[in-house]
Amino acid sequence: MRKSDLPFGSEFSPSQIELRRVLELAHEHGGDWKAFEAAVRSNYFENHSTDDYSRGKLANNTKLGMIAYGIIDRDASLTDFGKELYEARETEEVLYRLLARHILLHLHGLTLVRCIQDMTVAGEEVNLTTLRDGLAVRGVHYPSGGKHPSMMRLWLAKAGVIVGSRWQVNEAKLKEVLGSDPDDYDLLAGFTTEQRAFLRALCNTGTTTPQPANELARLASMTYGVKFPEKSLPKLVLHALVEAGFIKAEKTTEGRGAKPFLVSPTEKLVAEVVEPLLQQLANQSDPKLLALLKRPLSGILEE
DNA sequence: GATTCGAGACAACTCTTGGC
DNA sequence: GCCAAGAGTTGTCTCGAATC
Repeated sequence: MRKSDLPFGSEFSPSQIELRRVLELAHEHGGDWKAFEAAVRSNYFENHSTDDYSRGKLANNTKLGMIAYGIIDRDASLTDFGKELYEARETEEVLYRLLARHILLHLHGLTLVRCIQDMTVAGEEVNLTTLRDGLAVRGVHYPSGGKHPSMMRLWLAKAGVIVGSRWQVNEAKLKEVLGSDPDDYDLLAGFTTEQRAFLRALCNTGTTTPQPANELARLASMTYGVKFPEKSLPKLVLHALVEAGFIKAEKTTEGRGAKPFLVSPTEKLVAEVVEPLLQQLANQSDPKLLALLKRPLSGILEE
């Protein structure tokens, strides 16, 4: 079963818990997840008209939601981001803005917002069912029947990014929360999965000298599981990236030639994609994958 | 006022992992 | 291999807003 790309948020919604309070509980019980769960249960679920197991499960789900949102670790200790939230807990406006920004930049929130806007412009109905398809097209998966976007929506609404009781985006608030124009972060959104994976692989090599396009495609396949066309890499991947100004692609033969293009990153790619990308990878990727990505290209290819 | 439908809340299930 | 606990997903019920 494919894991959800959106964070699990059951029992971690502003209508069920108070962010400030759970931050304080994590601060108090960090390192002892059982004590943290017990405290959450005591604060929010002890009087629920259900059995003992379910009360514990609800508290457990709150903890899982906070882990999924990057606020606490497995042992309920506040993460660096959680500590940042904790420090801001006295001012609700700042607290919710920080969380919204985190959701947008690190938890596919911006993809969700863009999806909502695109569907709205296209005159499509926006609900959990249609969103699931819309996000799937953008490479973001969540399970059928899942309420993951709803929980995100509730938190984004707290920061004013989503307004009203439905799926309506406040563009001005979105820019305010991000601190700049969201299009700056949306640079990769217009590319195909293959093009994005190719760019990421190029960024991950950490070198600016020209590299064979076929080897980069191979690296991208290994790290992101994307399949590239064997005979039309330039046409389907490279040309669009060259046109966007993100890469330089040099033909290595005269005429039709059979040798791969040599590809190097442009300054635009380094400035506008590499840094935000590395920031996202640092927050999202499996440590093993990060370790792999940090290794030299040659070493990975040799395996 | 009745009905419908979507979202949220709650509960339970399956799968994975680790200890013995 | 078995069992328990943890992690994550899925199913169902309730509530409220929208519509007729």
